[in-house]
Amino acid sequence: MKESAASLNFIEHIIEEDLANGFPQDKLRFRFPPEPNGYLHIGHAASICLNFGLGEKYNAPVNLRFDDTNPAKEEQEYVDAIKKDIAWLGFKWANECYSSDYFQQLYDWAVQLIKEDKAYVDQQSSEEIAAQKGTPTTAGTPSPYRNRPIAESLDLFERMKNGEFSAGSYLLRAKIDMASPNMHMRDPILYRIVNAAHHRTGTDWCIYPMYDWAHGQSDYIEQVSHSLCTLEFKSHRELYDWYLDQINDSNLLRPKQREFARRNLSYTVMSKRKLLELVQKKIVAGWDDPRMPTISGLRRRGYTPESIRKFSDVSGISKRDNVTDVSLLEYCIREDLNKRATRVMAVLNPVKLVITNYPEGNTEMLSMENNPEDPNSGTHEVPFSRELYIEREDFKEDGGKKFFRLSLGNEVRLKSAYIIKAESVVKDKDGNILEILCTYDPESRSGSGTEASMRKVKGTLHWVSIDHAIKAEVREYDRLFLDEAPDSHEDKNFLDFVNPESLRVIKEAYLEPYLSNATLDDKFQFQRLGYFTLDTDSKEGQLIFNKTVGLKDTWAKQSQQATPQAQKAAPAPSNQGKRKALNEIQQISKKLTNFSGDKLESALSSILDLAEEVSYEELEPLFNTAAKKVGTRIGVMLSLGVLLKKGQARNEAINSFIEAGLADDNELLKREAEKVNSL
RNA sequence: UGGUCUAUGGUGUAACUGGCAACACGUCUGAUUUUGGUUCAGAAGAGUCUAGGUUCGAGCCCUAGUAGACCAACCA
Repeated sequence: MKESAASLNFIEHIIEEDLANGFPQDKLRFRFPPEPNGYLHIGHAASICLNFGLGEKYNAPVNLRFDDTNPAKEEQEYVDAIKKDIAWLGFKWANECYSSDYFQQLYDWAVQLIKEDKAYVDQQSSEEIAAQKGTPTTAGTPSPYRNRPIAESLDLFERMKNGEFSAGSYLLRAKIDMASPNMHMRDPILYRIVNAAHHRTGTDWCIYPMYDWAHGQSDYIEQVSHSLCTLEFKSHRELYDWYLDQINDSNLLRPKQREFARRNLSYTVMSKRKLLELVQKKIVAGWDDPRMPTISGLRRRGYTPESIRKFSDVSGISKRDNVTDVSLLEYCIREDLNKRATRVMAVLNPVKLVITNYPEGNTEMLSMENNPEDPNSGTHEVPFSRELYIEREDFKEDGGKKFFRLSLGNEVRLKSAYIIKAESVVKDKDGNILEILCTYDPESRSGSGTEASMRKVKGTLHWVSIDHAIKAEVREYDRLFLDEAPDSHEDKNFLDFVNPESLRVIKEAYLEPYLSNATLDDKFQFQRLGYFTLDTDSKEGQLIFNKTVGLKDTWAKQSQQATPQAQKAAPAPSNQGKRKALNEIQQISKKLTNFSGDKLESALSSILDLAEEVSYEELEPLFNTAAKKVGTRIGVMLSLGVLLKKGQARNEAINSFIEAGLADDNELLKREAEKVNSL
């Protein structure tokens, strides 16, 4: 359900407008039309949520239609995976349809087109046809077979269908306009001969319709009212409409195609071809590798359907190119898992801790809340004893004031257990810490209600009893690519940006015994570490956990900032490299007054660099920049300085521009004007 | 170099038929906290790509630029 106050996206505006113009709401019908040649990914989720969301919003049916017109690439495996993913996301389709269901109807319509002299059989090679097609800037030339007699085309087309010809020898083309500025209108192909078994129709057919011929007609057959697709199909719309014109019965509903931008996610790729390449080159373990942006990968990683729907909802729909920050996706899954994940303890990088005043051989069972966010979630028991593991990072001999964890002489609480104090450490001869010796306060047990148990201490650590711990493998994931948009570089292949450390396997992590009963459906929070879920590779007695996402970690951020190595992101060269220098200077300049420190310095120096490519003639008009546009004036001042240094002579215009700068209230502008004035 | 589309804080989207540029993420403070999580309170951050025009008034309309995307598969 959509919240009523929510603003509408442009597709919803179109539908509202259609409704306002008298389109009956009960005629609204949508469809999601995947090609079964790969797995669904988070980008498809946008389209799925759009179409099925519209269906829910307007109480309209939504078909799942497999666009299966290319037997060479399509497989039943993909059909099954796609259905599973959509169902998992929680959507119900009205009908399960296949373009292949309409092959006979499509064939009949094609025959009709030939009879009306709107289609003809061609018999040239693909090279010849491509050459005749022309280019976007030059018109094409007609095929020599364009005016083949109708009867001949009819005969040939039937023989194509009957399997008399080899693949590639003949095709059926629409007769439209070889000079159209729209390449898709230059006699597009309707049918080609393909000798491959189809996953549903087997070898019944040896001619197969092209996308354009199949898609719009399928929409029409199913009486889809709004056919939504991604932007790259925009230029197909003219052909979509032309085909519909040829067969349209005015008593029936005529579908309309509308296009929206596909959704991209930072630090990953979102094309089936590239995803397939990652699978085939074994860079990932499969389509459902938890690092993949596929629905199945995200599911295996521990994402919930709710989180993905939320992400789609909050990302919106529009017509501009976009790269959505993966942090938005992570926010959505954290928000969901925080409410539902069972809190447990696990130590991934252990160091031994001995409580010297705790009785040897003693074990007590402590109670731990399953989820503090949910009062009805209950508790479970966790064993405590004299020898424990804690995280190595949770101890420092001398932690300093801002270190809230365990250090020598300081107290800290063991979550749901006792308050302990570190007394000494045992090291090997290289200085590595072997064990931490502590004492505990027997009065301080969690929930005991004693005064000692209420004491405030600086930090709380998670832990696990060595004797009772179970071992498991834990897999931690990092982004698959090191670049924000790995496939946006003309000069580099996306594979160049693969992150070599995207998978980190911890062979032996220590978990509280409660986890031995974990199932694939369970969601856990390993306290203070993140959200984890069982991986499908797990076997009896060999648990494997995937880290879905870490907790927000402000401490990690702080300690990273403290270390000077901070590899400050150099201003991304991005895809604006070809922008004219002056234009870029204007872009940077306007933000100047908002910058300070490093950012300001780096902006100023990029302006100086860019100014090397600017001529005086280009720059002079900008002397008239409005007084309030201080940033731009600073940028112009800087550029002027560069020109003067290169020998540009001072003139009236220059002098008055500098004068104005000197007299300005803005410190930075004044300063730069002074510098330039003294050149 | 032809056609089509797009341009709003760092990111993603809003802003109804022209009327104070809003929301979320992210960032930064502070409070609470037996998770450096959550929650709560707050802050910073936008000359709405540029230059003109119409208008009492333009993110929105017009003109001209600029930048980016898409289009020349017997793929979808």
